[in-house]
Amino acid sequence: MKNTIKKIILKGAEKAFKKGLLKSDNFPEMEIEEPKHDAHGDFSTNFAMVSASVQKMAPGKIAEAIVASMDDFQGIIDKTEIAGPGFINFFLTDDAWYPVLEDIFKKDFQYGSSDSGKGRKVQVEFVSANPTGPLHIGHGRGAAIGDSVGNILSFAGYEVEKEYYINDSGRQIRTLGLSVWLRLNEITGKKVDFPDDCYQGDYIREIAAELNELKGDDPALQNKDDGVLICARYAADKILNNIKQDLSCFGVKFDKWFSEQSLYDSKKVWNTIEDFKNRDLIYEKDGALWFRTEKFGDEKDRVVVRNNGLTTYFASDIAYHMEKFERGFDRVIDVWGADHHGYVKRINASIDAAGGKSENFDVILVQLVNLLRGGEPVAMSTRSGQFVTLKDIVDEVGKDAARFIFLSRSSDSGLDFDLELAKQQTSENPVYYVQYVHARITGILIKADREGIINDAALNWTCYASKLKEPEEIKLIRILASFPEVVEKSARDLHPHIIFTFLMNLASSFHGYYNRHKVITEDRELTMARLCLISAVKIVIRNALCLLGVSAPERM
RNA sequence: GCCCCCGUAGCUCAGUGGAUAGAGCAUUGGAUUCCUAAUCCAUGUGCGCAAGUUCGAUUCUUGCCGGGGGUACCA
Repeated sequence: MKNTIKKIILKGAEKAFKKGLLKSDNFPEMEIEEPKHDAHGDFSTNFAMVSASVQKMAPGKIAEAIVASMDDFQGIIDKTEIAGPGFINFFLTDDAWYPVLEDIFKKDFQYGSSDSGKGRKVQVEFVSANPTGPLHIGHGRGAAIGDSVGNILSFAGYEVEKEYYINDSGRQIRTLGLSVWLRLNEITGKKVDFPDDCYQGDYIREIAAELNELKGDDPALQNKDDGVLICARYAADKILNNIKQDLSCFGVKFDKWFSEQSLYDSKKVWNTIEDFKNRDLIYEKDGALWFRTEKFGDEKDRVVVRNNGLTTYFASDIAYHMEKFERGFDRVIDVWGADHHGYVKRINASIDAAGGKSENFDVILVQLVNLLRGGEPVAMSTRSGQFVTLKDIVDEVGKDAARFIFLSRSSDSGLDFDLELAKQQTSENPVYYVQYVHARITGILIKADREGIINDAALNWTCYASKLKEPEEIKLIRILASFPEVVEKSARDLHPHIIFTFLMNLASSFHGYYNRHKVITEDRELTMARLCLISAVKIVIRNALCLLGVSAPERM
């Protein structure tokens, strides 16, 4: 709709120029916006204001010239007004809106999608938690955001791959092995001194007990070096499987699980280091190898190989991000906790150093989640192993409520997650508010079907659309019409919460309409028209919820 | 010290280079013989402070104040 308005304005401007009403045919980029107030029409443009300097005319005069030259070639404009400092306001006829419904039915599951991504390949990497313990609430937010951003980009015409990077190499895995091995020794009656920097959680004991059952008599376990290795491999596998399962219960499915260790096995890490050394991007100082990230905009150079010969996490990260682009992705998106923000510059640096373009790399930094119960903070400590896991949360409040709350706010903002509130089946809980729309509509459609109102004519619903005259009905169609633009904006900004806001707005308008007007009435044609309208609402609610990974129930 | 995020209604948060800044919750009062009341309707003196850019700033820039997070040869 916006594009149509834009075309009308531009054609009007060209015509005005030819007629000599405008001095220039240089037309700057304009905004078409939906004014906040109905009195300002369905759409308005700032074209006259942004053109003032090139036309060297007062905005009001420009607006007059354009309005006088505009052709409403599709017959959708009821009237136009020039207002305020030079806005041109467009008031559309009701007829302009009805075709939206037909469009929705025609596209159905595809309504709202676009090809603006032009099939470009984009990878979204998220969660990527170390397999050293269960996922917690912060991972949940990252998972919901990453998954949803992937869905939205895919809907916006990108070819999306969702990936989980498994940190299955390095010190933390060894620490995991040591933790399990020590607990194992505890079980077999040995006296052990359990260090503070080992993983404290009960799940370590459980894994140790399992391992004891399975191969407690394996002599290799007696030897510390071999034992830790065996424990590490067993525990990491076990924990990773649990993570996979928890994510699956959370409705998150990855296309690829990428192993950090594989970057070492394939020599990718060392080859990259060698290559960078040859190009003087890596140098030696104090017995360590340093990457010249400062040359690429970082505050200081960073160590990739420590003086003890061990690589840092950053070393494999360089190789990993090179690998991503080598796999043919046009665009790479990482979802990180905001506490890792300091890493952005050095990854950008490594991508540029490797000959890539960091402008094709985006990081979504997700702020922290405060877990509350009834308004009171829930005490959590990873160190002591006392924390609420993602699984606990999904078990308690359900996948839909959890995801919807995670996606309710901008990732730039901290998020309060109240377990009691998320569980409540009341209006305080936004997920039910939106899902209820879908269930309500389904209920009406079932009733209409039972009463024989919907029959063969169903295919021709839209032919009664012009019966929709109530302001609430036009408003609903306007909201439905904006969905494709909402998806585009959400995809462009990588902001899934825009979909959330859209859903709340649509749900609110629907509930208001429902309470004011009966869908099934004595007037058969009006009934058909309204069934048509609510069916369209149902499609859009379902499509939008789907982008967030939240189900659209038929009944509640 | 430096870096990132935030500061909008009593609370939790949306939003925007433009014309009268919104929603939910909370408060108070109302609505159901009728398609699900998990709903609706009514009820509001708010953009942290200051300067700058602009025809126009809550939005962009800078400084300050306040809150959170980061700032390792950890991940």
